[in-house]
Amino acid sequence: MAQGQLAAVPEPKYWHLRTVLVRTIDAEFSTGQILPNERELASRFGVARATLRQALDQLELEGRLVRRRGIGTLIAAPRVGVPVSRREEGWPGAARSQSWRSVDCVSAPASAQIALALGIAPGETVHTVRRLRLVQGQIMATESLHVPDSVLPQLPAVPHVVGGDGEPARSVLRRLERLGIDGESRSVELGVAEADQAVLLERPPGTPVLIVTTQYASAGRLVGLAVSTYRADTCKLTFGETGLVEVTPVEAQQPVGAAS
Amino acid sequence: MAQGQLAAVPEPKYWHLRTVLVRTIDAEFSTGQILPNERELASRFGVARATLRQALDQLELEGRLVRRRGIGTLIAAPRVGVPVSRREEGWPGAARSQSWRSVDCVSAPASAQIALALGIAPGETVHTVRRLRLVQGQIMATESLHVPDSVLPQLPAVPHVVGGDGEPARSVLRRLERLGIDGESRSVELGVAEADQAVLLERPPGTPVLIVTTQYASAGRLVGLAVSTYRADTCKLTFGETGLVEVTPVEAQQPVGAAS
DNA sequence: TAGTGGTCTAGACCACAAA
DNA sequence: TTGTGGTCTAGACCACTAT
Repeated sequence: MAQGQLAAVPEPKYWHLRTVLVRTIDAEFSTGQILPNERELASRFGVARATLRQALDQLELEGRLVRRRGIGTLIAAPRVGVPVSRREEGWPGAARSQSWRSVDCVSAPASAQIALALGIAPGETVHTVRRLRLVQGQIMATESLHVPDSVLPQLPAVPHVVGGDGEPARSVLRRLERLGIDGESRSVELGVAEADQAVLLERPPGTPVLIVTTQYASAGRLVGLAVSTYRADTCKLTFGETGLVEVTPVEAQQPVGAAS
Repeated sequence: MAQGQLAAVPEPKYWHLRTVLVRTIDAEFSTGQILPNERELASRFGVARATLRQALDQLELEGRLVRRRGIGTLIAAPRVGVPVSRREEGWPGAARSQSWRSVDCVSAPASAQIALALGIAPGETVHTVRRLRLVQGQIMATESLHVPDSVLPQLPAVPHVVGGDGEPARSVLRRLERLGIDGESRSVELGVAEADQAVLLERPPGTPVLIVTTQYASAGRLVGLAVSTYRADTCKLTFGETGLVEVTPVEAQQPVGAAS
């Protein structure tokens, strides 16, 4: 690993540093390897530690690095492609949904925002199922599924436990599925994990996440709202609308750059 | 705007600061308003400017703030919902594609990555159309569409100008459309704008973007690869698979939080 | 105990926009 | 010219992990 001399360019040092590091990483490091520590790197490039960290921050945001306190800075594995679609991921009642882990299930009056997004009156009872999505054994996302009580007419008196083992949650999911979902509308945006999500994701607060908001419809009316937060560092959301040619082992480094 | 006393909590100062600022912003500020300057805010909260900036960084990543050098820090407008789907956005030949602006169109040997993703041999000629996506007059995304030469058999000798006025680009798009696209496969991930994209987006390098990679298929084979980078600060990508109930004027603040 | 990344400080200077 | 955010520094201390 060479030591750069950081040319006197008009671009910020940290950005130039990032570029140098990208090249170095691609050329001399591979997944799982540990970079020299920050103080070492900083002195090697002749910059303050804070400046070096600014460059590392960028690379971490891009999912190229993982930093572990007490350990070091490692080269991250390529992002995992996570299918986002009711069919592919084995939603509610589906069989292979072993990649979901129920967290809890509560019934409460809808908050203003939830009510708005569900098209119901604020304060109306809403059942909320929280669960985690696992991919390759790793926690990749949290999800809160909100279903108005009015949609599940005869929800049996299932104990709406907090921290339950998942049985009540599955009950809600199963009933929702039975309605026959015939429409989904999604949105994806960038966000940061608040305290709740951060704990579930086992990440520090402020971790960047991809927020996926899904509206489920049945017979032309909204029956559910799911808000999922995916770890932005390790996830690549995939929306396979059709069984398309699978030629994409592009697990190289860059997400297939711009025009060459 | 109150001045916080920053309780001695076990959480980082900058994170607590962020929380305080979120509350303050929601309560006392509205879109377009300017926050007190950083030095002022820092002293008001009794922290170093760097710490305050760390909190502002978070809020900017969330799309709640916009910082303009020489001006100040403003409350950002709610994110714009941007439909991502061939039909809805009026792709290639469509009429209402006035929201696209051609940048240039070049033909060159495919890079290794592009070739891989397109399932062709590296070095094979690929036509690349670059264009910008405008929403409400604002540049929201850049797109590079790569089409193998072998897919467009008799591409007339259109001048593949760099910085052209868009005519050659439209030609490629039209021909591609004529093939009959019958499949799309997408992925979304977080990235940062490199130099090229940054210039086109009129943003500084390192700007967070949502990278949308789309594979287009026709008659079972890949005919195109589009790599779009959307401004993560101002965009909310929407994937409306069906004409679903449009009840979402949830342009409040939070992207519809977790369980209440 | 030693080594790592995470947080925080106080200050300096620069680039940019407006008056 | 003034005020703003953007960059950079040198140093301190903390929290965590391994040994």
